[in-house]
Amino acid sequence: MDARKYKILKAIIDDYILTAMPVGSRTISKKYGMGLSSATIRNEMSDLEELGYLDQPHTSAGRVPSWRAYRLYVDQLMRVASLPAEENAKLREIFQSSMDSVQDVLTAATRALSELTDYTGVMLAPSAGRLKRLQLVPITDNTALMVTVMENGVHKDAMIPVPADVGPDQLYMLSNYLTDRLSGKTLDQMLPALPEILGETEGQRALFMRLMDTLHRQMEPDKSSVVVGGTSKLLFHPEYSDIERARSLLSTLETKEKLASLLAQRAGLSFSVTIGPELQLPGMQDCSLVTVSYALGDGGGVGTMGVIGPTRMQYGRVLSVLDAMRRALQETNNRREDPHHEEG
Amino acid sequence: MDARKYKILKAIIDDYILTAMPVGSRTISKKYGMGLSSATIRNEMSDLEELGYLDQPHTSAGRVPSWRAYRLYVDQLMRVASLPAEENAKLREIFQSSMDSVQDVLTAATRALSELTDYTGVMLAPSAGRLKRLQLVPITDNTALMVTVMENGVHKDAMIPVPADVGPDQLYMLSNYLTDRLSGKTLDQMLPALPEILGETEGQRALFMRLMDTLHRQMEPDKSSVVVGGTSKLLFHPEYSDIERARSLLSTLETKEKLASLLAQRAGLSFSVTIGPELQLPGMQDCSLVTVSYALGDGGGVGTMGVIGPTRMQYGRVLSVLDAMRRALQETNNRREDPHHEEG
DNA sequence: TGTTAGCACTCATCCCGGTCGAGTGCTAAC
DNA sequence: GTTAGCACTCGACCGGGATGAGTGCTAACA
Repeated sequence: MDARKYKILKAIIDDYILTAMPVGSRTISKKYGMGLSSATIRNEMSDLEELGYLDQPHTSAGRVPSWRAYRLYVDQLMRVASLPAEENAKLREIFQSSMDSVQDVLTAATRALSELTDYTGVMLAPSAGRLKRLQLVPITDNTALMVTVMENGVHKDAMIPVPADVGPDQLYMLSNYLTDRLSGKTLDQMLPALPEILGETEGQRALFMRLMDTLHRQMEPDKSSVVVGGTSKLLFHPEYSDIERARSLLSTLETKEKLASLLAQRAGLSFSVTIGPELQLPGMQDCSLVTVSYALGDGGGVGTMGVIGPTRMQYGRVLSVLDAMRRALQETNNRREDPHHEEG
Repeated sequence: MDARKYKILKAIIDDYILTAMPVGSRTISKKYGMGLSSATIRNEMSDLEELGYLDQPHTSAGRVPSWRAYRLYVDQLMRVASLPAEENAKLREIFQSSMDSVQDVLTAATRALSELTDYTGVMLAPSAGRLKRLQLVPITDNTALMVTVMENGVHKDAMIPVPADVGPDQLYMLSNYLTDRLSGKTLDQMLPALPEILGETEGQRALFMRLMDTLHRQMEPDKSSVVVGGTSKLLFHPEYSDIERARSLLSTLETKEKLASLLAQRAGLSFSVTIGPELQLPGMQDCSLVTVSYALGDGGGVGTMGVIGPTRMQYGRVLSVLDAMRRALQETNNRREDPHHEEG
């Protein structure tokens, strides 16, 4: 593989990403010149095919990059420009509207990712990290709302039954007690901190068990911490004019469990690009997933967000959008946490 | 329109719903017999077309029901059987798993609707109704979580900034004060109950304004109170093998605002069926929406849920599924509110 | 030895004309 | 009012020829 081969391969990939049509030697020779005739390009392309970087749909079609080619492209050939200022501004505008919760921020962000890239945006909420506060809000005589707030700003609610012999005051005391004992701790650190089961009556012990069970569930990443936006954008790309493919992909995106584990696997990686077969998911052989890590402001934990699209993806652009979004989320949340800032 | 015409029209619609193919006179004569020859059926079909109940894609194809025909079908011709016991049991199983909040119930329900009907399920959360409780949970020195619980069991959170001169105790007192003054009131009744803006310092007044603003937003139905499930199911129906149609429909379903208003319009109606052009939405000319009202248990408010599919929809089955779901939600939530019940 | 022009070959796509068959509308007879 | 018969329509399917993009190979050239 000499420099010229790389150059030709890059030209082929660039062209294919743009047009979605198999690329012929003549196209490369004319559009991406470098003073070589189509015959020479043909020889090189033949070599590249032998090396596994190009596929030929049939004899008299042009060539199509293989997933290996994209891998090489992402690792070595492409260059990532930073997002144009204009678009960057557009991105930041999205976060100007009032956001009441982390969930709102994630929803807005996925939508923006898909708008800016024309692919599908996905976000995994920041890992729960440490508990900040646990509060039981009495609702009726026999129900209470359990509000769990994590250090990263994520919060979850659960409606739980309360035995008759536990009143509002006791719920309040229990909230404070549990917050004292558990705040600042991760899920793993909690069990040792609470060796005994609290409660004198059967009902109280049941309540306590229920609380711990619910807390456990809330602090683990689950499907509710995955947000998907813009799945219909995928239907606009020619690879999904085949209904069969569209069906199977959209079904996969709808059951969020698989997405959750995909994103969780990539948690903490500054960025990652996974191409087609590398995903090892039956319904997504011709998809790529590009992810980056993000944080909502300085304090909290780290989440993972990404873009899903066809392997023929504008990797450079997607990466620059994701990078811009990462910055926006960082800053937005710092602003959210500053009470002196006036929001629009 | 004599009885025989009705009978023939019903047969045509039944057959078309089943096969998605234009129905010919011979088919009706043989499959749905009634001892008439195809020639007679042809004459009747010709009349039905003149009356506006049938369309002809082209001369030598069979006939296809018009939206008027579906309207007549739904209003007079079809009969709704109750859901087979087996499927009813399957439906109820879904609610056996632990549900921490109304949101979880809605998500599970839409998924079940779409699984049982093979169309898309939509739910609008019960209208906020009256406020039950408002609680401010201090999180950091300058943020608090505002937890709003409505009488129907719906609850929402918002992270809000807190001025430096308001401490946890004051937040607690403020929560109790506001709950005292506002609980049991609808959004409309609140403003008269709070003529003056509370607070001595600038910050306190800002906090108060912010609380009222957020409360307002939380109690109004918005896009977050719409849940959609199983959009990819639609791709399995032949009317959406045309990518263009699929695109425009899925895009519409993704922006939940339109759905929210559609469902809100039908709030309180025991059931409703809206067919194609009656929806008056550009992207949904060939869709139908079937809705019913539901309540989560006895106490709370009333929500609206529905199924969206092609006009060629199994209306009877959809209505029976919705009816079964309505019952299931009623009962499930009664159980949830009973603390003595052991959940699976 | 690398590059290029030339040429035969492949193969998907498009278009064309013919056939087939499902379905209609009309008419005349029952 | 019903039905058999028949001519007619029109989409779907099929096979073949033309078109053109693109390749692989070979021989000549620098």
